[in-house]
Amino acid sequence: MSTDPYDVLKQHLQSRVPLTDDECTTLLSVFRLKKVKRRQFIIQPEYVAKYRSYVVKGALRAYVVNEEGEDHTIQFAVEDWWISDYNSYIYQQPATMFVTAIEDSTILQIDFESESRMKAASHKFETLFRIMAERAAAFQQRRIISSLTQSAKERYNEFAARYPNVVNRLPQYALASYLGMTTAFLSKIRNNKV
Amino acid sequence: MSTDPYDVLKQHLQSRVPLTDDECTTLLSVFRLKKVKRRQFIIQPEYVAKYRSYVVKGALRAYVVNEEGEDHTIQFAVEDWWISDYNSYIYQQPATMFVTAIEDSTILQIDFESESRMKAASHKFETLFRIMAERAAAFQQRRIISSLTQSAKERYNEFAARYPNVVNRLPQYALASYLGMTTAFLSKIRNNKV
DNA sequence: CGGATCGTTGATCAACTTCAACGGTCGTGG
DNA sequence: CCACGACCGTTGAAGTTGATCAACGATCCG
Repeated sequence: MSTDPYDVLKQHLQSRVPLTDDECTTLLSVFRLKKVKRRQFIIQPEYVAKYRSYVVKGALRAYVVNEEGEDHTIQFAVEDWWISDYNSYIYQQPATMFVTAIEDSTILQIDFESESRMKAASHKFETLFRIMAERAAAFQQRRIISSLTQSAKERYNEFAARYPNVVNRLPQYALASYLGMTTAFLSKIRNNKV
Repeated sequence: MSTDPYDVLKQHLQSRVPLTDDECTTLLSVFRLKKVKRRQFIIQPEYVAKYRSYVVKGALRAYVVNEEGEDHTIQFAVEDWWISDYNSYIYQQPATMFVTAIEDSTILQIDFESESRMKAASHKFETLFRIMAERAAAFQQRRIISSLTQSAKERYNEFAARYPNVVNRLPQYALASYLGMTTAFLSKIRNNKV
């Protein structure tokens, strides 16, 4: 099993849409490899999100900060996930989010212009990105359902059950704000104080 | 200005991707016109959502019911919006939602198989559905941000400001459950009792 | 070694829910 | 066309969930 970043991404893409070797080469050629250190930012508010990033190794989080200065985690990404400020990226408008590395990470980035060119040039690539967008939408709809129908404890338990290998890898403040609760309360849930 | 349902949808599609008349004809041909009465269901849990529906006239809502028997509105759709149980539709798995008409409505439905055929047959159609999925994902991300960062009153005010022509058209219980609060609390917000 | 960062815990507090009772309106059957 | 019931919104009182605050402890780097 290869650990070349481009091979990892190649597997990922192939699992969405079957691509010939030539097609893979073409598409992979527009991705650039980037290493990000823990706490380093790849997206910041007011700047347009130029890239969509595939996580080869490591972990990142996207969050917004409200007027009171509180963080709210919008998305995590570990190995084999994508991350960006989605609204900023697809509309090419200034971002409202920070995206930062939770761990030293290796990512592969595609820029908006290249992505547009690739989609325009190939029906298959268009299909690939269509599938990615559909899954993103479906995923987020499930999250909305959770937030509307479940208590804080239930949301935590669901997350822990669905992502057993991720749940203990994330800083607690980041997970708490993703699940819509304070770190104090998440701590109490984890220690059966509630 | 035409009120033929197919013309309305044609305008909508054209605004996403420019299509030739032939292309429009081909795509529109797989949509079927349906009238739904208030309270009538077009999707129910356990059945696979076969259709994605474009609202020509009227209003519908998608909701889930949790173990306690409480409704939670996941989505509204009025004129020029789409609605379905997105997870059920794109994965063709049994639905978890009800989708029902809030008013007598006219919709245009495309079935999953036809949509797949259309996407496979035409790069442009693929692009069209890719854009729809991207916008759905971006929209839902904004909703997640609202739910994480805002109070009940702020969420209501945001909705009222963004959809001034919709906010008073929806039954209050449906809006309250969409915004993640009880009807009692929404009533108090509206009447400045809080 | 020392400061910064992160998690823990109990006490108090606020946002929102629950409950119950009431009033209005709408649509349907007689 | 009326009457009745179902459905929907309103309101106040009491109850809960989870937030806030503050103090402390642990860990991790530099």
